[in-house]
Amino acid sequence: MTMAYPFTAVESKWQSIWKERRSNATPDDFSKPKFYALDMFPYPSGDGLHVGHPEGYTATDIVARFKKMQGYNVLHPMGFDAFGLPTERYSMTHNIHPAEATAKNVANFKRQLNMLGFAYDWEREINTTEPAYYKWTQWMFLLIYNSWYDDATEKARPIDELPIPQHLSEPKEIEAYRDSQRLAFISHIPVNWCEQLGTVLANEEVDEWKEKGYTVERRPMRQWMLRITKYAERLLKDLDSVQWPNSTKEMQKHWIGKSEGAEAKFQLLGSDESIWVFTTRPDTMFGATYLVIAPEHSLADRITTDEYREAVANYKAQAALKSDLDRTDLATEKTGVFTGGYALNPATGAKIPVWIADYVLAHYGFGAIMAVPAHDERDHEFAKRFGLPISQTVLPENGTVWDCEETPFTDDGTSINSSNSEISLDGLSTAEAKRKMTEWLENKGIGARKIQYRLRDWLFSRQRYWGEPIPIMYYEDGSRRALDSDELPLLLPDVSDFKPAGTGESPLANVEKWVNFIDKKTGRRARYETNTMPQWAGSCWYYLRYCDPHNENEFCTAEKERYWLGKNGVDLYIGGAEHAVLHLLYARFWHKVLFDYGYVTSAEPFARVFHQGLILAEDGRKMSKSFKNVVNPDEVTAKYGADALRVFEMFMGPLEASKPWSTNGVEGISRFLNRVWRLVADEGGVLSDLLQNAEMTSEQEYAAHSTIKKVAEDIDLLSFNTAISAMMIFTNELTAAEIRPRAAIEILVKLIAPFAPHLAEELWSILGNSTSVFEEKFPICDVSKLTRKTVEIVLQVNSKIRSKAIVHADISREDLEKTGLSDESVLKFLDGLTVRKIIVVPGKLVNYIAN
RNA sequence: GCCCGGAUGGCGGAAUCGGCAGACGCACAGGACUUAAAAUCCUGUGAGGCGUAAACCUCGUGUGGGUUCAAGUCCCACUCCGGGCACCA
Repeated sequence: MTMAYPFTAVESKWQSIWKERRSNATPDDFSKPKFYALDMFPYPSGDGLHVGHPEGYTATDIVARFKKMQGYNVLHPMGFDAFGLPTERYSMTHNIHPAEATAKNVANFKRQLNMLGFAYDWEREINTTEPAYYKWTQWMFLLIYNSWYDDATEKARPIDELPIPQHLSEPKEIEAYRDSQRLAFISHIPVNWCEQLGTVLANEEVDEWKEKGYTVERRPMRQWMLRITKYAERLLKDLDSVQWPNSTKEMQKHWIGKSEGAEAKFQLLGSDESIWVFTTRPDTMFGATYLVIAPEHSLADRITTDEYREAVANYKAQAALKSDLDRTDLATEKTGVFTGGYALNPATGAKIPVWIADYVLAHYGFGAIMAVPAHDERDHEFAKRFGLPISQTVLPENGTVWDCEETPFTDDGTSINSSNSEISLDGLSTAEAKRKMTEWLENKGIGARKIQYRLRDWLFSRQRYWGEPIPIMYYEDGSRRALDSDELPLLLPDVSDFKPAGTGESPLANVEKWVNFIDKKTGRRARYETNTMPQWAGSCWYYLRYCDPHNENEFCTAEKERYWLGKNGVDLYIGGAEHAVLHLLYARFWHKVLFDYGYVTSAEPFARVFHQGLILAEDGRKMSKSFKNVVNPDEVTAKYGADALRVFEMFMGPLEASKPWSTNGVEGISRFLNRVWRLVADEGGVLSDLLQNAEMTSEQEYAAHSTIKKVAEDIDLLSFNTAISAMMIFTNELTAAEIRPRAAIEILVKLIAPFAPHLAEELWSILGNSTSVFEEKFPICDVSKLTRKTVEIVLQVNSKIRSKAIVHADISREDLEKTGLSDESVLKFLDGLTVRKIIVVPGKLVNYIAN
């Protein structure tokens, strides 16, 4: 029997050696160039790792080990994002404390991660639920809370530096003004309330929980918000400076949703009130035949005449019952009611009706629009339904007739029917008309150019136990005090019941001993904020904590931050595409606040982001417990070894692609690793006789150095599948050789080390070395070995391949042209034809064009 | 509906700048070794044609057009699949 690679023994052997030697500990050695390779840290669920996890982790591990062999000081840490609903719910059903469940799950995750041989520096492990960690999450919340955004300097500044308007003199007024400017603030807004979960959900979380069968309704509640909208422009602009997947940048851009247009004031008839609208098409104002305001608009009731009061009240009540999802369902027909009120179109001077409809969203712009049914799909649909007038003010550019009664014309064109005694847009292009109309509005003081963003402020509070407490207290008079730094962390109380309070408050509201207390600093009776932070909070800054994980005085010392993050931030950040918008956007926002205060040196946290693709089940469907098609990495590792799992996951296809699992494929990789093993070792793990201190043949040198080039380039590109294929080709070549030169084998072992670290270490040891292969330099390609004396070229007649020839690499153009003319096959196809042209691509082909 | 990807043998995929399509792996078939099997090694493997064979020829990268001496690669139109957004004025 041929000796198979004894992976079980080898893998556990090297894992304990690495641990013993602290091989993966990262020194803060600032003399070396640094490389920061980061994984999106996992949520430690009770299910443990599935085969999707190791995909991204293996990729960063390969890059980290490769960079280390290239002489970089590599930071490659791991931690756990452990606060959140799943654990809290698990705790309730299993009657175990979330901290206990977390500890258990973390231990299992760590076992599995170590089983796979990832070179994590566990001395830097972090866990978002540990007080020593969340102390700084709270600290950052307070930094945000104690800040306002200075539009002049475009950065966050301490709230103490906020200029107070002269007319405010009462301390209470001043405090209220400050509160209105803070980057963390309290708002009473309609939120997504889930009764069964007893908490609000972020808009983006709603679908996830609805899919699981929970119901979610809209309910106005008191919530903490973060003013991320102040950073909209910077979050948009700085996307240009990072190396991220195009789709992710596009998604973030769309999420931020910048629109340029104008705001304009419409005077209400018989009132001194007016309605402001935002429009991206000020050029169509002459075609605005009615206004629509959202049901929640503050003027809704005042506009409404007695005759319509009942209908409006009914409509508003109906709209309030609908969820955001129902309201934004495109399939349903538009609804609305007339208020009885009228406004003046400032362009035409006409009296136009004001309607209420829920297709206008309260939270965007002013919650009101000027409706131009001739040039907007939605307004057209609404106008048709309710018989409102349609007035065309734009013609297609090519002058074709367009029936706006039938179909709205929404493209750019040429303005018509757009003039009054003061202004005429007629004949102007849409771009010119927009500019001129906006100018006119500005001059009349009834409008201005305006940039509007779709991005909304971040709903930051959750009514649950298992999250960071918000470090704010309230006194009996309703006033509030934020904790000082020396009072952090505000610890979660240790309780045994995590059920919601039943009042819409978090379980913390029921913890009498914790929630009510005497404030030591003031001696006053106080009550803590009972909301906790959302799961996103801890992940907003964890990449910073890895740089200085045990610092009790700062979240990260400046010196270490400067070294590890540098000018560009994390060098490589790999994780799932499901975090393309929220996590990456929220983390960027926090980073920018820290940047404004000089706590970090880079404007962006992650220089390069990459998303690994989904690993599907062997049947091509998503892996899911309900399909019973989930592949467990423990089983694969037991059967084929961790190295085989690692290499297979990298060999399956491009890292970013979704691809199905294949058990046969793992076997193939297992065979490949065995072939590599047998190149070096005979039965019993002794050095093979075929391995000798011989010179490499020039063919072997060529193979070795072209493989080095390919593997090194491909690791930088994260094209691991082709790097592995290159190593397979090199392995096959060496297997076929009578004599295997030691130098060639050593190159192969070093090349494969980042991919299959256990195998490489063992082979390196069998080769007679007592040190780790990871202390070796990664092989360097000697390009002189890549030049060949002869090359094979293709001979074509009329662009079809008719023959091939081997020629000297430095052959002259003239001689190349002649080459084919002595080739039998080429002559056969040229027979009876006259050569009109010869195309020569040096080193590649000669093409005879003849007729 | 809009935005972003993608489509290549029986399967996963390769082809980095427009220059030999199908590297590498899987699967399959034949052979060697073996009493036999497993393991391993060797050979073959896009489709079709002609042939005893070697060789040779034709077709072929989702569909239809185009540019070019030359197209998987560039351009135009379309089909299907995946991801995201979705009344954002």
